[in-house]
Amino acid sequence: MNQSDRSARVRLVDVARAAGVSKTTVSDALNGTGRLPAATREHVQRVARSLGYRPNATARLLRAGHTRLIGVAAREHVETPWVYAELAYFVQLVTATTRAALVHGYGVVLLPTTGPGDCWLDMPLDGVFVVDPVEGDPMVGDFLAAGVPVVSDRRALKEVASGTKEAGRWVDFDYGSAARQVLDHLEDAGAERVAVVAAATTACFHQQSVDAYLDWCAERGREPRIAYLQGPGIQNVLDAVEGLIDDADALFTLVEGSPALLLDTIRKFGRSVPDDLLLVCTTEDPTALYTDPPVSTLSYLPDETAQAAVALLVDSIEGRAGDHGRLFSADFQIRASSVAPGRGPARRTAASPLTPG
Amino acid sequence: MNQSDRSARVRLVDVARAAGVSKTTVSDALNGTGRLPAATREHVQRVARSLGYRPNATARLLRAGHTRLIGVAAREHVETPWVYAELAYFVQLVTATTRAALVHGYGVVLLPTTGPGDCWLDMPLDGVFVVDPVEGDPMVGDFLAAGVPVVSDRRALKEVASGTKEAGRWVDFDYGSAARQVLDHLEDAGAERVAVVAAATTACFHQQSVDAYLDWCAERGREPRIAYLQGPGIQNVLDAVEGLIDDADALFTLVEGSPALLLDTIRKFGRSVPDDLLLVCTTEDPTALYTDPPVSTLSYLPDETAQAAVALLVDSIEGRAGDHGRLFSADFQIRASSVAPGRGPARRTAASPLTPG
DNA sequence: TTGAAAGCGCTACCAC
DNA sequence: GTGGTAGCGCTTTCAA
Repeated sequence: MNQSDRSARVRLVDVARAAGVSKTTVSDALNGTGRLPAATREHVQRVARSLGYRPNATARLLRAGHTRLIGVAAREHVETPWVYAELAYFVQLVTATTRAALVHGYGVVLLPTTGPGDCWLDMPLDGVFVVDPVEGDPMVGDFLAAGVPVVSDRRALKEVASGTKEAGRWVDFDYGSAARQVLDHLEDAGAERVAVVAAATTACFHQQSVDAYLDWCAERGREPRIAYLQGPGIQNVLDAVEGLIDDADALFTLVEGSPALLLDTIRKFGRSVPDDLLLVCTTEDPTALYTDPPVSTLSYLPDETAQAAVALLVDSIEGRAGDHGRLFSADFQIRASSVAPGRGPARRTAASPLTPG
Repeated sequence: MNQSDRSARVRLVDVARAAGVSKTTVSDALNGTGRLPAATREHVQRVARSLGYRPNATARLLRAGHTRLIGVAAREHVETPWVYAELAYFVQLVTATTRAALVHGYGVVLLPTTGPGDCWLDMPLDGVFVVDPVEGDPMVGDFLAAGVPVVSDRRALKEVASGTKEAGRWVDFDYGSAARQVLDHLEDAGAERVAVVAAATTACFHQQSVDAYLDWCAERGREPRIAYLQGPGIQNVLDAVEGLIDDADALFTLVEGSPALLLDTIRKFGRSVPDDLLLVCTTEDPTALYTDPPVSTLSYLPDETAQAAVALLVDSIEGRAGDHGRLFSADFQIRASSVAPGRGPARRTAASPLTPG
């Protein structure tokens, strides 16, 4: 009853009939294949156009054996679907993934992070990029078991029973050393009470970063000062900052928040950056460059990551060998917000040690 | 040669053979259709699982005659693909579209805004939502001609030769009156030299907003003060503000920019909001609420728009009659940034006239 | 040069 | 209850 246009839709065979040729000839004429006289080809093309013929995409995909579609899912906040899209990191990652996929001739499907069981398997995907899987994330296993190539992080791949033929490839960061790099920098800049704002999630990034922080504190016999956000949203971030700020001389945020707004808030509490509070934000928000003072940032390179992920995925899909994975180093940009002015330049160079040159 | 896993992939017929039943029985057992004894059903399911069988999504889609996939394209910056994703408006729109689509059982494909000819027609889509089409946008016409249901804005639909059977449905705003509402408010608040920051694009929103501004100025015999951004990026916005600010007592931005950063920049130029410069931003950035002062915003309701668009699209796809379109009113939230403190409350009520209640 | 026919993998109709 | 078989719309091999 519905799908009323089904009958109205002109098919290959309709064109063939109208042009007085066979389906083969139409297909060849339209796809530039076969060896047809130019006259036939043009005639068929004219008829096809006049009928408004459009090949059915699904049918060609079935025939072709692939869909040229890859899925992308950001899993960090599985329980609150899609709020993560408000975070600049994921937005840039998805954006860059789309751009990279296009270059390789693939389209991108936004995967639901929730839904009935393994509904994601119903989508006609050639491969998937699972970003920030949570602990024991079922999505990675589901796709791998279904024989769909996956790119994700190493932990997620390791968790999956390695019996599957396709092991999955990975894109990863050493989150722990990135965090230590920031913490060391803050210590060098004179901070003694570094506070951290983290999210309550089992995504690799947060777990490893927090672990690194706790270890770092333990090594120094310092008491950790950490606030776990219970959900996304600006108010949560500002509240967390408020709770930590009185007893801290440096703030390292693992969650995204507008740098300009963060500075405003800190100012409102009577503190001043960098004079009596150093600030480093994990963020992709480009406004960090333009604030007063400019804010030091730790970036997890969404563009580079996405490009590598897509390249890896496409290799996997198209049966090329290629690398098993790519390990990246986070990009730490030191700006005025984390350099105490009275103390002169920090002992470490301002250039990121992990990304020399 | 590639697609090496093709042969490895277990198909329905493999399961049937292994279970010693027919394809039909397997299909019925796995899909819960038909009337099979529980024993058979379970046996088949067990065999299927042990073989790691996964139905081929493309094949079921071909059979079903639909793909449960809708495309979404944001066309405002066709020439610079995907930079628009950095804008909160599009991000929220795509996010909300994805969420709404999921509710209706559809997945979302991010459409390339560029690429060889009508490459978008190769994707197996049931329908598309074309956001902010540019003037004479080919994408809308392509899809309509191909018989793919489209939701876009009224202008885009009107531009297409109306000979097609499916006319397309629309979601729209009266951009002109929204702009006038803001301008009138600024005038009421005492502004005499309202400057506008716009983008150089032929998207309906910008064209109509700018036209409304020019008309509004002409009616008052005022000289328009307007800056057209030549591209996205923060620096462009800040430069535009710098160019306008000296000769303005109110600023109305049509392009997105971090409210907090905008305030900082204005402060840097020695101006103060709202004391000697009123500010209204067209933005979805929720930080506008938390700045000091909070910034007045004009919102084009991405969530509501997306929900309506998806509902309209799904109606169209599934052959239901439903509405032809939905006209929305922008949401103007007046906050401290556009209320001159010395002059007392503005003459107009602070509640948005367009969204009473 | 052209066309008939065999599928791609699945679901559903309809006999058995 | 179960299983042939037709067919979704296309491409491609192969025979004419």
